[in-house]
Amino acid sequence: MKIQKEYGITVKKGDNLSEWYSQALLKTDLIDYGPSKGFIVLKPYGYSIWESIRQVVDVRLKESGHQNAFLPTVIPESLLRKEEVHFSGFNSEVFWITQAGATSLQERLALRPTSEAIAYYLFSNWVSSYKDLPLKLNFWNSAMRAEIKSTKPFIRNSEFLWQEGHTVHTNSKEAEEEVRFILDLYEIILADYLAIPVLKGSKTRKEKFVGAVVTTTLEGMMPDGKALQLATSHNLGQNFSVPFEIRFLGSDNQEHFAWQTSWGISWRLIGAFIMIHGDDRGLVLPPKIAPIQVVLVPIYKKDQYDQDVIPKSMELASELSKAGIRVHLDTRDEFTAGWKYNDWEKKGVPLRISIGPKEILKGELEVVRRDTLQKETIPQNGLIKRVTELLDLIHTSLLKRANEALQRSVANASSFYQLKEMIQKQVGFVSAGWCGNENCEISIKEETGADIRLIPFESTPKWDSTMRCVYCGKKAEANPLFAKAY
RNA sequence: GGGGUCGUUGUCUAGCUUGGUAUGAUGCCAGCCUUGGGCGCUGGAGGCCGCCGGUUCAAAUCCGGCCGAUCCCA
Repeated sequence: MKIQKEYGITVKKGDNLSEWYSQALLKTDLIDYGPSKGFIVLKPYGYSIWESIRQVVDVRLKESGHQNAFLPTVIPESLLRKEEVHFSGFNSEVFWITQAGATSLQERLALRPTSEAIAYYLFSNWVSSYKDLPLKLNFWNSAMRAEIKSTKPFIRNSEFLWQEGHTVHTNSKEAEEEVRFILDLYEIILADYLAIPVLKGSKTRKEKFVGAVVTTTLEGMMPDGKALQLATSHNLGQNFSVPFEIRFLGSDNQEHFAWQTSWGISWRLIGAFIMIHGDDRGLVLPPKIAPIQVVLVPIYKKDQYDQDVIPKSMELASELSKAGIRVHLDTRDEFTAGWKYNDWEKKGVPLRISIGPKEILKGELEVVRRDTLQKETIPQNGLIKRVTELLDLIHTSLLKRANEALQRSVANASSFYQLKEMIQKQVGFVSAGWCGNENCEISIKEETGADIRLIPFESTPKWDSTMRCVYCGKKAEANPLFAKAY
């Protein structure tokens, strides 16, 4: 047996997370780099993961009354500038089209950094009566924000796939409810399908989406102690409906400006669960979104090839498939069974089943869990039952372990010195009092590298009137979580 | 925003200090062999040494710029 080092991942996840992450993406055929800085290519295996996530989110959004539509990729400059505060937030990251062939354009066109401007320009035409509302649309598309300095696949790219939801309501309360409904929905999907636990809260004025009244967020924690924003849901109030003139005639026969929300999740989620669940051997995919949930590896001698193993494997594969399990039978003849074990482990397939002459004789199967690498022998007639159980078990234990890590990553600081030390030690989130003054927030960021990731909806310890700002010592107005972030 | 490292065949890599057209592995192709934890054997194809320019009789090697990847710091 010869170990081909370069074929597998050559660093331990705990030794060098960044290098491990790059290799985990490239060596498993998830992605490739594009020819331009900051742009990546999703290969079929990577894309099918995105398709799984999209499917799950799509169903839930439709169930809750949202409809899909599609908007142009380019936005005229004048439209993008219509809400100046919003525009200023993206200005430095916008790609501009200035020419069509050899002809200069009269007006520059932006490649959408997000669709608020173009969507709300259209909404102003579509909405005229309270009977047109609520308008609840969702867009599956890509957004472009130039990343000049540093990029990381799925985490920070010049182009990313996402969904952006945009809703219009007759009143503030309904918009507020939508914002919270979506954030809760994201939280449930992250836990139930990706096994990613998160902390939930709102952004500070400095960190919120420019143009939003309130930005709510789901924040995850990566194994290196850096936080990652995984979902946002914004209450836009009337900040856009006024400049874009989204008005409706109410049942009171008066004209009103509408109330709006916008929200999104991106392929960043893929990067998150790869970092959270992966191990030294490679990816560990959450069973519910794994493109292949069970891989069947047949083992045979040449003379038994046609007679026993392959037909039986095909029979089992079809049995699994009929039960709704995504199964792949690896019949590649050029690789040995051992090679295939390593290959599928690297690619993160949750369950592997070996079937050879031995199993056929005894009516058994060897099943191996990807997350724990535990082997067990099961009877062939109990296949579906046990596979279903194991897939559930894997999900539950991935979520449990990730949740324990998240809980461990939250610490309390009662002084600035303590806060700084904890951030240096890469503990993760540090909970501390804050006076609400942006200057303190900026100073803390400058001196520690950490910013306020969120003001949790449910904080521990609970905010109380005796709390002091960890920086200036004045009365604390909130009890936020500080962390370094991606 | 500031600093550093790297780029050689599909992939990984030797060569670079001290200039003379490139090493090995893997993968690929053909054939044989067969598979229980990265099988073995024989033969073959595969290279704008990231790009552009400079120095030189001569550049993968030295110098500059650019492109791309990546890390650290704010």
